Amino acid sequence: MSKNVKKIDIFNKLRSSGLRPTKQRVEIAKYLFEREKTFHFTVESLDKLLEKKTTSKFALATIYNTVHAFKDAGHLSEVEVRGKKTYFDTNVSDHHHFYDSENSELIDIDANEILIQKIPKAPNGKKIKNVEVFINLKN
Amino acid sequence: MSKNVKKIDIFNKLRSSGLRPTKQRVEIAKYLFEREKTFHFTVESLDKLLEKKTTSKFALATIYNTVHAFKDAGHLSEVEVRGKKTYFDTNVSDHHHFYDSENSELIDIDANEILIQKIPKAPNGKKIKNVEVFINLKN
DNA sequence: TCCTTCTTTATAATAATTCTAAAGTAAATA
DNA sequence: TATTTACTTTAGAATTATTATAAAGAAGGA
Repeated sequence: MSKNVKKIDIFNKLRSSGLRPTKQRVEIAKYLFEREKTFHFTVESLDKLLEKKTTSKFALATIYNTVHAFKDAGHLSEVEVRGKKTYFDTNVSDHHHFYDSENSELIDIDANEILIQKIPKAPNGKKIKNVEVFINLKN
Repeated sequence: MSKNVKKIDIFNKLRSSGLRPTKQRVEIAKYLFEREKTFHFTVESLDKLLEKKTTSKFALATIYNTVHAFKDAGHLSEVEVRGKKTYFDTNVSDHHHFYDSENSELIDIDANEILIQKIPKAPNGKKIKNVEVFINLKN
C-alpha cells in the first residue's frame, strides 16, 4: 500500500464522515489509524506524541475537537465509563454495577447475579486483581 | 439497637481502623453506615446531603479526607474505574479491557475471550445498552 | 475569486480534586 | 490534671482535565 493510497484512504474516511480533511485532522488521523495494532491513548498522551512525532503544532483544544469528531464518526471508541466523578459505595463486598447515564445513577448487582464462564489469562508478569462488570443502561 | 449502642459501634469502627473519632468523622460515619440499604454517592452529593441533613458544617476537603480515610480502612469501596482521564481506543469493535493501574495502561480483550453466562435483567423501564468488563491487574 | 461555513487557535471558564499552612482537637505524657 | 505531641479540620489556593468563547484562518462551492 503506497503512501498515496493511504492518503486517499484518510481523505475518504474523513469525507465520508462529513469531516473536512483539514491539515490537522489528516495528520492526527494518519497518526491514529495507519498502524497495525490498536492504539489506546488519552488526549494528554496523544498531544505529547504528536508533538514528538510530527512537525506541526496543534492546539490542545483541536486535539479534543478532533478526537471527539472521530469518536462521533465511529472511528474511535471512548473508554470513559464513569465520567469525571468518583463514586463511593457502602457495599464493600465483591459486586458489580448497573450504570444509568441518564441520571448518573449506580445500582448494585450482587456478585452471584453475574456468572462469567470464560476469562483470559492475565498478561505476563501480571495477576488479576479483580473483575468489574458494568452494565450500561439506556431507556 | 439503641442509639447508644450505635454510637459505640461507630467509635469502635473508627478506633479499630486507626482513625480518631472526631466530631466530623463520627457524623459522616453515622450518616453513611447507619442505614439498611447500601448507599452510593459522590463527594459532591454527600456534601449536599450532609448540609441538608445535619446541623454541622463540613469543609469540602474534610469530606474528601474522611471518605478516603474510610475507603482506605475498607469501609467504603470506590467505583472509580479509570481515574480522571478518558481513554480512547482505535478498536471500535465490541470488546473488553485489562486495566493495569501500575502504569495506567489499557489492554484490549477480544469480545469472544470473555463469556458471560448469567446476567441480571435491566431495572424497570430500562434496557441494557452494553456490558463492559474490566479486569484490573496487579503485579 | 468571493462568500459562506466550518475549523483552528489562544485564552478564559468550569469542575473535580488535591495541596497548603494555620488553627483546632484528641490522645499521650508528665 | 496540665502540657505536649500528633493528628485533623479548615479556608483558600493550586492543579488537572475538559469545555466554552470569540476571533482569525482555511475549505468548498457559486
